[in-house]
Amino acid sequence: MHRPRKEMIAETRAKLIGAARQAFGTLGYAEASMDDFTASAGLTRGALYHHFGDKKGLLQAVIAEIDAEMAARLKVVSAKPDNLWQGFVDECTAYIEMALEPEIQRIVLRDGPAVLGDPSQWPSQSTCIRSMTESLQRLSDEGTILAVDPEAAARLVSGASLHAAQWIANSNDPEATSKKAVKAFKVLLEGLLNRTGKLHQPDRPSAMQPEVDRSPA
Amino acid sequence: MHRPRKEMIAETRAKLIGAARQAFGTLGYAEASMDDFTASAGLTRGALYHHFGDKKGLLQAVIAEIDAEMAARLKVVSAKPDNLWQGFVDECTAYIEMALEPEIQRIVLRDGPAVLGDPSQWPSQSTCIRSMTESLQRLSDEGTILAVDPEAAARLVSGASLHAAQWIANSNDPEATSKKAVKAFKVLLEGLLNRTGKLHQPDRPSAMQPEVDRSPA
DNA sequence: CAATTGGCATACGAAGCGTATGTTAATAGG
DNA sequence: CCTATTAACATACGCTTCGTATGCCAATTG
Repeated sequence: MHRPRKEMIAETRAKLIGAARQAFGTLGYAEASMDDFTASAGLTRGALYHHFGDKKGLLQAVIAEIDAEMAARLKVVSAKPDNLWQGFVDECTAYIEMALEPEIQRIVLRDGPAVLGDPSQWPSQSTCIRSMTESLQRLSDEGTILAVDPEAAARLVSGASLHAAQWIANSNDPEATSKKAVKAFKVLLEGLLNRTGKLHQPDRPSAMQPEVDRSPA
Repeated sequence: MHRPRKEMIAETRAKLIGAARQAFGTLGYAEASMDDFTASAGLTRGALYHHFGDKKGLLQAVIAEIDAEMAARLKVVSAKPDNLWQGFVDECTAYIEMALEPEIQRIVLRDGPAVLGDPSQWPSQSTCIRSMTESLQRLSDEGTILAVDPEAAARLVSGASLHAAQWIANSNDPEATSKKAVKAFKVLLEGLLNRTGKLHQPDRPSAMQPEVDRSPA
């Protein structure tokens, strides 16, 4: 019943992905030498080409792993509040906070699109978008927001979030920038709200947290 | 009177930038061989290294050229209507349309960030952002929009625009996708509008088609 | 008209990627 | 239990590409 073989293989894959993730995240995709980071995993490029085909294939695997983690985090965050709108707002906030992480910025937001093409084509990125889309669909059904295409709104909101995050992360004063960005973001999001009377809002819908409140520079 | 020297130099630079722009736009930065596209310009890499230092320097120059063109187009578009809000909306629309162009997508939106780092740090990208920021500042002074930080709003709106454009450009049905995206975009933008009475609007500020469409899906 | 600067080409070295070819170890079948 | 085949990896090679160091020629300058 011992299957050391399959386990060893999975371990090899994991080691390669881990080493590549580290190298891509710090040096960037182009500067990361396959010889170097396979060696740091105690392997050679032979293993890499066997499992992933080429360098791009490895990047795909790394991004898939990161994106799975992101989607899981978003699911948890958005499901926590009983208020749907609050859940959506929390989801957006979590999205921004994730996009502040250097590893995600570098691998997913910059190198990924350059090497693999537009993210809207990836199966991975769709995961996060789908999560937001579902939240918006429910809000639309509920009558909390206006009748817009949920996927379209999700993509616009995620685009705004990502750019806000990049702006904040690279700002001289991330704290102040974050405050300004979140405030403007909140105003924009309110554009989605259904303002024709208080039709179907089961709770106060405009309860976005006042700040992203990330750690100081 | 004849300064053929300076003219030749400028011509060489222009030829290099043009050839690189062509190669970067079609093959992408990484796949574009310096030997190949310098040869296509009737030159060698010697000229390139002399004028631009390295491949990244050339990419910077190419992006600067493209961005200057984009900024000029935006200026024209936003200044045309006498209504400030309409000018801003037109500017956003033009921004999306530019982001649909494959050359801009590839060079400015994908390879640029990967090679040169976050665009919010570039002097170039700031040009477009500054244009939008100024429009929003005027709208804010006018009282047409709520009091939000103009640069923050500009970055959010541009982020949403860029993502919308990428989504549209890579969609199976760009026509339908565009309609959905633009509609949702308008709804989001309306979040910026000042709805507390008709305070300071010198003209009808909501000249954007008022088809907010509060009908259910 | 000589000297020097600078625009650009050529030549060289160093990585890095991808492939082709081993080598070893684990499964499958008899 | 023994063999044959497959699969997981390593090794070795060639090709491309980048960056630099060097050289040449024309144009400016005094």
